[in-house]
Order: sequence, then C-alpha cells, then structure tokens
Amino acid sequence: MAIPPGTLDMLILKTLTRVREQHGFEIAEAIEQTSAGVFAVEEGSLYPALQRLLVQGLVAAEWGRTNDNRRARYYRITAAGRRRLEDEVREYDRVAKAIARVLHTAPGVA
Amino acid sequence: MAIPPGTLDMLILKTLTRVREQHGFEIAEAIEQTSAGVFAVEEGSLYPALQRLLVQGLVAAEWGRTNDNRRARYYRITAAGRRRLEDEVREYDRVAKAIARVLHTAPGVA
DNA sequence: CTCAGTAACATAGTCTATCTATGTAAGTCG
DNA sequence: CGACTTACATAGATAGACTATGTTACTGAG
Repeated sequence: MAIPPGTLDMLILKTLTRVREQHGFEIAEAIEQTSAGVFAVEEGSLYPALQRLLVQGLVAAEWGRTNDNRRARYYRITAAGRRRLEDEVREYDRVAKAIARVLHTAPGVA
Repeated sequence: MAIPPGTLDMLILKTLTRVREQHGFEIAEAIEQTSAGVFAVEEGSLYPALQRLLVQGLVAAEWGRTNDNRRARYYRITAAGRRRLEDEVREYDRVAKAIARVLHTAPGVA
C-alpha cells in the first residue's frame, strides 16, 4: 500500500534510529516489516527521499559493500536528523489526534 | 494547518453524518471546530472535494437559503456515502496503526 | 438608491510528494 | 560469457491540497 504523503521521511529517519547503518534496500525492507506488511516502499519514492534527507543534512551516507560484496550506499541519521524526527513525530501526533477527534465526535455535538 | 492528503473526503463525509444538512461554509467550520482548531479547510480544497463527492454520488446537494437569506448549496450524505465513509475510516485506521508500529518499534528489534 | 462590504460558491493553476516506468552498474553463478 | 539479480538513480505521471482570483447576490451605510 502507498505511503501517506508527508510521512515517508519520518519513517526513514525512525528506521535509522533502530539500526545504525543501513543501505536503501534494507531501509525499505525494515519499513515493510515493522509496518507488518502494510507499506511497500517503492524505489521511486525511496531514493528521492534519501536524496532530500541528504541535502538537508538529516542523514549522512558513505559507499560500502554488502555482505555478498555488492556496492551500496550506507546511511545513518545525524543529530539534526534526530531533532527533525522528534518534530515530525510530534506534528504527526497532533494531526492524528485532530483526525480522531473529528471521526469520534458524536452526532448532535456542536 | 494543512489537511493530510487523502483525508479530506473522509472528514467531510463524517461531518455530514453529524448534522443532516450543511452548506460548504458550515462543513468547513465544523471540521475546524471538531479538530479543535488544528485544521483550516481552504475554499480551494473544500469545493473541489464537494464536487468529487457529488460526482461519485456520495453526497447529494440542493440549493437553498441561509438564515440571513443568502443562497447556498446544502449537502447531505447518501447511503453510498456512508458505506464509503466506513471503508475510508477502516483504511485510515489500518494505515495509522502501521505508522504507529514503525514509530514505536524498539531499537534493536528486527 | 447606489455602492462598499461580505457570504458563499467556483475554478484555474501551482506545488509537493508518491508512484510507474525505465535505465545503469556491477556482482554471482551456471 | 551471458542470464540473472542487487542496488542506486531519474524522468515523467498522478493525486490532492493550496494560492489566487473571480462571480453572484444579499445587506447596510450614506
């Protein structure tokens, strides 16, 4: 299923706080797994997102080798990335609560 | 604040289950109030959304008069609209839970 | 009675972010 | 060597909310 617009960067940053260094494919797999298979992160969404995060200094990257000796770019979250993640989670909670209020306001209430 | 893409139709349908007939402005105000002021529904988002819902038969509309005698289009939710609302709420919950799982998976967990 | 102000509806075009489709480099293995 | 796969990458399509603008029609001041 599609990732809700505006949440992908947050999910990537969060994933990078769980495992110190991951390359793109690993990040995508981790999101799919921790979401219990609800989300599929497409490459056309993943790599542009990682570029955005790189440019903003929220993640850092270096080229390395996978277990089976393929080249891959390994990402880790920066201090600025952690701060941004906190902000985004806070903001997401605010919005989620607001939606819940609308969805659960009883009929007849002003 | 901005309405998360993909949620506006659901919020409008839900609002119309609370008050039987409302015109556009009233719907927008109701969403702002029940969200505790978190959301502001802009006219450029509201009216296209109502058109979408009309075309799909999820709401019905008729022209009428406001309390102070201005013309306004009054909307009510249809049976198909109630079914769609149920689907969208169910889907939203699924996504929200998936995001929560990603955000709350402890470090070190596979 | 006219004219400014405003409520309500409406649409065109912009922007943002994800997706689809495609392409490339480089390693493995038969 | 050649088919297959992993991993990265980008161009273009698409969706949905936003900004900006415009129109209609009622009210109220002067």
